[in-house]
Amino acid sequence: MGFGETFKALSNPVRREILTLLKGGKLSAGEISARFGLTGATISHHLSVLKHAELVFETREKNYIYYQLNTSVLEDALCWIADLKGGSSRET
Amino acid sequence: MGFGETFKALSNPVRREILTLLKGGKLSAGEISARFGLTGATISHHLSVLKHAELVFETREKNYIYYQLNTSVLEDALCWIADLKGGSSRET
DNA sequence: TCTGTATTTAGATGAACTTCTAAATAGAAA
DNA sequence: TTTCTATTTAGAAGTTCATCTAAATACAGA
Repeated sequence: MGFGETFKALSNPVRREILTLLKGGKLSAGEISARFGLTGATISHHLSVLKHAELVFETREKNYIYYQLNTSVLEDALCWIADLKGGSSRET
Repeated sequence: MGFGETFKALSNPVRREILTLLKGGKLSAGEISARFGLTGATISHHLSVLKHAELVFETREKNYIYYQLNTSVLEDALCWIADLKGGSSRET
């Protein structure tokens, strides 16, 4: 919660790529790991940052944990940026 | 240039507040510093991060340096988030 | 229950970030 | 030119970050 956490989460290229992957639907931690040249522990860390920022949420099925996009926080970030942009002094 | 730089710049609360201040129009480095309980050197550093990320640009007048919002990079960030949000699998 | 697979947690390391003080630079004004 | 003001640069200290290896946990299946 908070824009700091949102933008910090989005500032990392691995995390942005994870989110982009999740556009196509939910994926397990293992399926996500398989797409990167990084250890499972590292991906788990990134997923935890994204989860903390509420940019993704998880659902458990069998012994897999599936992750999916949470768009509501994206909406908030969108509004913050739009407000900053829209309200800029006086454009010609 | 690059979303990493944009979001990293936006992840810091001081920098977000600087940008919000600049919504009201251009301000000199000194005027910006005066609004924070931080040294001029620290604000100068944050302005340099914002400038590098192309979120602000400067214009020099007399011996002042004025900063103002650069909305084009905000537009890019907006599109990236909107795309992530909009394209999310199949909503009902 | 035992074994195997999926994922996270713990702890370490090196890099990057935020802030400070002190010094340097640039330009205005006298 | 000398001095003053505005701002940046340099360097240091403490914090947070990204990544790894190794160990722990959770649960499924035999």
